Amino acid sequence: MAKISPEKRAARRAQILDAAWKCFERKGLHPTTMDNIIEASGLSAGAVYGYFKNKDDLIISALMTSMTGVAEEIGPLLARRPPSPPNVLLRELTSAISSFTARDGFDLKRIALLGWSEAQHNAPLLTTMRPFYVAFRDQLKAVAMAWQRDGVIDATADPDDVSKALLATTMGFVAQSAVLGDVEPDAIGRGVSALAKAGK
Amino acid sequence: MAKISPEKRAARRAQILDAAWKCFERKGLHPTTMDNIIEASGLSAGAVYGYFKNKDDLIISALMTSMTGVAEEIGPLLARRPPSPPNVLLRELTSAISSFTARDGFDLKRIALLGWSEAQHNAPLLTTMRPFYVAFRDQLKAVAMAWQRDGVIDATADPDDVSKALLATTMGFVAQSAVLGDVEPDAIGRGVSALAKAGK
Amino acid sequence: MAKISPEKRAARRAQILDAAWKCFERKGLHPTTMDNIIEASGLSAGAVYGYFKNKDDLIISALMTSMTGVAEEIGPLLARRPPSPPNVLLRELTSAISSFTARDGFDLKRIALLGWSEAQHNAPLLTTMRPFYVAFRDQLKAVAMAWQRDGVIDATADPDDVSKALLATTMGFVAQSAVLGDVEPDAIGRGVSALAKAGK
Amino acid sequence: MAKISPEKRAARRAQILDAAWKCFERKGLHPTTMDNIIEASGLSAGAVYGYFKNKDDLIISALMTSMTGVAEEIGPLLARRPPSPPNVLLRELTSAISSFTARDGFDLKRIALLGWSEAQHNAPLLTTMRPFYVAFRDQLKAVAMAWQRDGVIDATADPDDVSKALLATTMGFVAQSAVLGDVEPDAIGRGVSALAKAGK
DNA sequence: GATGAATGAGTCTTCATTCAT
DNA sequence: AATGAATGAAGACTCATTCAT
Repeated sequence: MAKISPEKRAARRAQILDAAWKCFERKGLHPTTMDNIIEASGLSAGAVYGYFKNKDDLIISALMTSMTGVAEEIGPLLARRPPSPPNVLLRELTSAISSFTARDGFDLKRIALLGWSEAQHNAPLLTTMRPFYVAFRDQLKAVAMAWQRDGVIDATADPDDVSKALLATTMGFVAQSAVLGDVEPDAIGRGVSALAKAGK
Repeated sequence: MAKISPEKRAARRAQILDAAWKCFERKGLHPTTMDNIIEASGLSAGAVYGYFKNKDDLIISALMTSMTGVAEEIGPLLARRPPSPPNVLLRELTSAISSFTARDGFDLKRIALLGWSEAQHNAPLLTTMRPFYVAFRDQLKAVAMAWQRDGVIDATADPDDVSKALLATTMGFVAQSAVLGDVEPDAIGRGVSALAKAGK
Repeated sequence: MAKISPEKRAARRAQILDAAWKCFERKGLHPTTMDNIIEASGLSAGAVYGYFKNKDDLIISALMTSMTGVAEEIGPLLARRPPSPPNVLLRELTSAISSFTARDGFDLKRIALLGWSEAQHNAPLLTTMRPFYVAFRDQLKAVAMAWQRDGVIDATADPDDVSKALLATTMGFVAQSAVLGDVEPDAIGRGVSALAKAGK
Repeated sequence: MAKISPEKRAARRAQILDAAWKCFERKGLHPTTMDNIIEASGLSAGAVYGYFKNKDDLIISALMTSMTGVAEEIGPLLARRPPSPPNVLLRELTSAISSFTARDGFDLKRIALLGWSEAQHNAPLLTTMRPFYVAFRDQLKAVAMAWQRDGVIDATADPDDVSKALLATTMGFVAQSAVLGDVEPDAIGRGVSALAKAGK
């Protein structure tokens, strides 16, 4: 019955993705049923399957959408030159992640954990997800090199190591918040700061 | 078959838990079926259900067993006084986690991710898991205070913040390794070290 | 398959109920498996569960359907005024029950026993079933009062007692037939008649 | 390990039967599991199976034991000569059934219903149960003939019909009590009495 | 004789996906 | 394009019964 406009189609897709996200956050990836999503989306089963090949497609799409969202939030922070000093940058990153969460009523930190976990056994997801984190780490590496140029951190260190440490701290903030739920973004910055004054 | 000795009973339990662990690591928590575990354990369905009330019990038990394992590995490192300096301690922690993994043929890091993710929607698991991480962080806090006493780190900082930063870095090492798979334990220590020289 | 008309839906429900009834009558309530019913209905498992929440729902529905059937058969007999005299009414009631049975190829008497038995341990069923028998007895009481008005039976008796005796005889006809299988409806009426001439 | 004395053996059997009875009354025949009975009996699985071939054997034995119990209670009432008049006998019978119930803490009426229902699909049980009811009815027939000899009831009636009516009323008392739970034994006698004055 | 751990076929139920309308 | 009823292959779990100790 007639073609649908591309805008309408995109809107429908977003609507379904939104429903999926809500369900996943509430119940987890596998415990969520297609029916849960179908009902939450307000569409019919057939309609949902018209926009997504299958549940796995929906999982990957939902996860990647949220990752793209954070990436957009975080990108500018990492692109700034000169970059904020380490403890400030860390605070900015963790704050951005936290606020992204709050804004849409989803807890991105929980979603992220679902994604990491799922990727362990879902090859297509891992393949899609990896470049995102690689890019994130590459940007952190560029920041590290900028810091070294500016004399902010040890110029003899391997910037790869620095990027790994920073990524670890950021991902760990997410994980720790999700599991313990009491980690204010600032605490991480301050803690690293304290460590940074070591030996003085 | 008459009464079984407590040792035999414990051995059987371990045998099932081992099978479950293997399956979970390979396929994930929910995609693993009870039949998978039953077959892997070499026992019958009834036997497995004689040792574990249901799948959820098995999930929680398997997860907690592995957590207890790491806790035993990590405890001594955190108890040492004076504690190793930050970058060394971080290297020791990440190395311990990595070697624990290698030793038993399971990848603890992947298991940990499954656990964190599952805990988001499994209240009993979260309840059981939390104290473990709280205790871990408490030990890190004690270490931070020892460092402050010894003048190793900024004495004016809040040791809570330091413990959160350290836990984040450690958990993040696990997550990053599981997702990107190329993080040598030493890199984290070195990276933090580089940061630590900031502002000198 | 698009929306189904209410009539079609009702027909499907009846089709399943019919299959269930057949199975229950043949094998009993609990020994009948959902698979038995599913196969007998000619539908798929999912379809059956689309019409009935679970086995218990099916049991209660099947039982109540058959009770409603008898109630419709019996109602007019009890509503007639003046009512047939006791022995005639008893014959009419037992005959109606027997013929209802024969007509549809189910033995209602056996089904009734299954229901009474099940209701002993199935609270929802008992709750649903009771009003039916209460109504039946209330109608019998009204009949008793009509008899008393007409001088057909002892005007000083408690019509409640009469209704209980009549219900007992009717239910007992069902039970005795099911267990011994040789009770013609007329026998009960004649037997009560003989008793009624007592002391003459 | 040594033989057990016949008394002890009989005691054990009774102990198991008692446990089974308790379970059956509480949960129904099929919903009761062997484990329920095993636990209630305080013995081991193996022990129970040493006394009863299987669950069906246990069901039949438990049911027959209770029937034998009522038969002993009721026998003398039916053997008395001259027999009590109809309404009195009915009151005696229903009272005996009710008191038997109360005495042992089991509700015989519910148990009876379970038995009748089960017999519909359990041939061995039906075979065992039938003679009991046939004997009961035969005794009622003898009573009817005594009444006829004594001029208590219509001498031209078929005593078979009378016995069927009496058995129906008695069985119906049991069924009605179990389903509606508010039938005092006396009510039945009084109700039949009222009917008996019809046409005078 | 007694024990109770183990067996494994069988039960109820769910749910991703399809396709006739 | 959209609908939602139907499918049917799993999945988790139970339970009557056995038999090694």
